[in-house]
Amino acid sequence: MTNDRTDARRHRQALLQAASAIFLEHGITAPLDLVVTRAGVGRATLYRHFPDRVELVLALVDQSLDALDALAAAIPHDRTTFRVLLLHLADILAKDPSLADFWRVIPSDNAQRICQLKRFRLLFDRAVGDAIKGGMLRGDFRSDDMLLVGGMLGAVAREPDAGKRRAMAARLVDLLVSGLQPADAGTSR
Amino acid sequence: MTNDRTDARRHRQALLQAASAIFLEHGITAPLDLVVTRAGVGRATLYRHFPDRVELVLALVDQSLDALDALAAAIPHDRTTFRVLLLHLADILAKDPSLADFWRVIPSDNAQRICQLKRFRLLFDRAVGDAIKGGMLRGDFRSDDMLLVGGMLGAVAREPDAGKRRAMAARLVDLLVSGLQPADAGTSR
DNA sequence: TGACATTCGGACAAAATAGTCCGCTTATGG
DNA sequence: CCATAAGCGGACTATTTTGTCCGAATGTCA
Repeated sequence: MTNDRTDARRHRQALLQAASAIFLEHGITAPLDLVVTRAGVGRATLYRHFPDRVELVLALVDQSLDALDALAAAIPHDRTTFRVLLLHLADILAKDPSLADFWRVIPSDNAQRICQLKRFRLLFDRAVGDAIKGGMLRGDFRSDDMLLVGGMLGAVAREPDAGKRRAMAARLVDLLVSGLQPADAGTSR
Repeated sequence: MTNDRTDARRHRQALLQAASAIFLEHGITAPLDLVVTRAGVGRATLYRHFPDRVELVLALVDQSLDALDALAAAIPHDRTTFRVLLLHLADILAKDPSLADFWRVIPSDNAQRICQLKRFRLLFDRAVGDAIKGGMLRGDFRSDDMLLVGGMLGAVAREPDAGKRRAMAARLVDLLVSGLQPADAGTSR
């Protein structure tokens, strides 16, 4: 009957949030006990919602992808979309490092992992094309590069302080978009 | 007397190399058993050379910094030094991901860690100054940014195949130096 | 070559982590 | 407000990982 009790959903959310914070601090292989403690629930509750670490991480990644999806749907769809998405990707990575490290925990032949990777690429594919056509992105940028860029932006995950992480994310995107070369040798900036 | 047996040194080197490979695949918190097995030595041998994981990682980082130092000393010292160093940093990170992840394992108040961070910044400080003066690097690049850039380049560490990793490293440096903006909006390239 | 110290490596003990079970609690629908 | 079923959490066991010890093996120096 009641297949979806409110407290269950609340606990599930608390676990995801706790996992995010713990993984941020201790890495994605941190003991799940820490997650349980932080979430303030019993051990069995974690294992009931997520049978193992893989499921937990997949759920976290899914959450991040959902956030990106929602954002992509909400913003206007033009040649600047790519940069906005990039900024928010950095932001999401700053909130939850799982997206940057999940490959360490999830077997590469895992069906859901493969699906999520496709989602990620698809999410940026259109924006990349538009940005190139609009002259906002170098023409030799390939779809695969997006994985590299995502990995690079994952570097923000190491900063535990949320505020500083925001600043780092912005700086990273700036360095990445504008490049390391001087402004006067390049475009407006 | 014989404070430095050849086999001891050989085993120490084998352990470092094995640790590098294992950490690359399983992350820097991988079970040390894997390292022992891969190195083909007994468990006690590992613990004799490196009392705990922290010591092992510190040794790996030291090795990487030594490599960078040696390189910086070997190449001519001009305005292009920075880019060359960057390429080799990516290369070194591709060989040994510990440099990018060590902060997860080593307490932030660890004396040697602090020393190594200073070494890293100092290593690039002069090259950064020269590159800016030489017009090869944006003027607002700060010493702190080097840590961000190092973190970004650490993204190459996820690729297990050495050949592909090389290619990734080159691509990353290219994306980073030239930026994501189109070439015709920027400098020569 | 032989004596000696140092290192080696498997076996052992201790701690941490993972995963399961079951009696109790609590939200939900009537 | 009650009956019921789903969810909860702490206790328990199994497995993994860590760290130590000591007899055996081996490199080094005389």
